[in-house]
Amino acid sequence: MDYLSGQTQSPTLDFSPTPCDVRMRAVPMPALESPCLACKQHASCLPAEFADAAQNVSGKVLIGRRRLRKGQDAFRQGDRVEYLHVVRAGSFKLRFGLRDGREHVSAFALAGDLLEPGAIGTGRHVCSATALEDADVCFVAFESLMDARGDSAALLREQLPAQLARELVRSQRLLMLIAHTSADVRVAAFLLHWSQRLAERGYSPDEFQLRMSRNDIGSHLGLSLETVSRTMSALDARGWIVVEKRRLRVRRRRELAQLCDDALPGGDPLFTREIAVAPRAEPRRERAQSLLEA
Amino acid sequence: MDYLSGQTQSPTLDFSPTPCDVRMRAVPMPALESPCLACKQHASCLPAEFADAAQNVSGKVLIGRRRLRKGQDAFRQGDRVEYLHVVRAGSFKLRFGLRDGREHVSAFALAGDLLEPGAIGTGRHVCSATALEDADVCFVAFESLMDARGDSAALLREQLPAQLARELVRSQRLLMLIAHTSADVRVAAFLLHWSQRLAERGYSPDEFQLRMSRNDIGSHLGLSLETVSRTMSALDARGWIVVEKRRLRVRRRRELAQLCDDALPGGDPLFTREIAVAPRAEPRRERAQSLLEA
DNA sequence: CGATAGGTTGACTAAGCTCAACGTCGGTGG
DNA sequence: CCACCGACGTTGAGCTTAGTCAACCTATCG
Repeated sequence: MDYLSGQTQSPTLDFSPTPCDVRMRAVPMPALESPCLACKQHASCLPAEFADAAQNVSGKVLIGRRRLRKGQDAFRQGDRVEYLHVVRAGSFKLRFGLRDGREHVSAFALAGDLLEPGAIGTGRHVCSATALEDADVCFVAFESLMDARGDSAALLREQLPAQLARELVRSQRLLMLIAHTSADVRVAAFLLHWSQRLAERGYSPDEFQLRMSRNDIGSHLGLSLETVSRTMSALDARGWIVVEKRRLRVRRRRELAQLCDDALPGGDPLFTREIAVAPRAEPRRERAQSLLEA
Repeated sequence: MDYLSGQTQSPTLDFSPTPCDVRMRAVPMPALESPCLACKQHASCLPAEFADAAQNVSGKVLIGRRRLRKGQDAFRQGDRVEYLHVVRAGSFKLRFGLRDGREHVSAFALAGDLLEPGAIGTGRHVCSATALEDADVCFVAFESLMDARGDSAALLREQLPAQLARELVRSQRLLMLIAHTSADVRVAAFLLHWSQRLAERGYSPDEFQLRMSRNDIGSHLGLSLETVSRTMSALDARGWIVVEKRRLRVRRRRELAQLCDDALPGGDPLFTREIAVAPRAEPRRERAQSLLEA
């Protein structure tokens, strides 16, 4: 069963005799021998290297795998951080509940992604990781991994901060997007990003399935679900995408990217200022108008 | 000259014979002998430990200090990441330019803060670090620091990711704040956060000076400068704070905190749901209204 | 002492939120 | 098998918040 081959279909997983209990607590499987090496995702899986490293050094690294049905949580907000979770197949949303009952979706995760990298520093999970479809997740006991000594420990020393830093930059970008752009830019950027991430995993970037609800997208982007829906409809009406419920087709990648362009950080501020005044086709306002009224 | 003693006054720094050139490039001073140990900030300075560690192990660690006048940059967006910068005195804004000429302020930094922790993974600085007042910054050559071996290298291995992870969580919080709350909550949260950070550094949490412009605050919070101004005026009219230009007095901390309460992540989602329906005094709408029309 | 940057306030506008109605799909139970 | 239900998505109407534009004031700095 190859999780990379299918286009936008959910992989058919076997759920019958799973080695995890009903309450979905993360119970480590005892002593799989280098399961990461056998994993189809191995090449693209970031923390596989961690696992390898740890495995090579000490036999005590606890590693395991779990299958989750749509809607189940890999871990919950408030849980102790005991494992490093990696998505093997399927997709997740990372969400945390607000005091007033609403929830905020802080990220979406695909195969190969580390679930909540920020949890590494904190003692407890800030987010819950909820499967958006039937999914498969690997986990490595965190403590045992960090205790690993020797040559391969260098991987930990260098890969982990790098991963965190990358996540941090990603987070800053999203923040900027939400703080400084209008709904259409946010949605377009989100779709392009999702498309790109699918492409990186061998799926078609131009035709795919959104695994999350409009509500999830809205929460992620700081928009109401209605606005997400409307904006997508508007992009559809423009002919830039085709939306049919959660099925999505990208028709005008160039135009979508152009729409997001202003929201990207420029290079040297001075240089930015130069190109900002010169060859810009039309101010943002105009573009938004034409989008919503075409 | 003690940078911690003065209340809200800018520390009087001597700029006459500074060992950094006019273009403000980060030129390392040669071989100060453990300057971090002599630093008044040492106890509260996070990366001082890094420096110590590195210093103890290899004499080749390049470390230095620079003084910056208000408006000058410790580094610029696009610069190669060569040094780890730490604020010794004064304050900074971290900003990056957008392609359309606007700028986004991603963070503010105070004494003891690491400037742009996210830069550690990336080869180049994503932000410029601009002094909001005359300031003093320490820097350590990054490469030489990472090459340090031995016992104290453990500090690097553990402190750095922890710092990054903390920053990541902070960033997520801010994102949530911006995505899900109204202008008054954002401003109140910002003021409380600023106040708290000053308190941590020994300043009064109830009376202080904002070092950044309304524009900076707005950019940081995803608001226009006018909205920031108006919101502050409204809080003032309510008697919760006293604003006079950049001078600020906190009068009703409790009420301010209450205003932000809903925006905080709850504990267990289930528990959250329970308290959400019961003892909540008034829905958000009401509160916002009363704030703006009192 | 004028120039300039920053702050406040007002009037108007518009982007996006809320409320509501309606349609579709998929699951579940009679 | 069909009817019902709940979750999700779409679309419309009206309203609210915050953005825009503008005038004015003050402090600061050459």
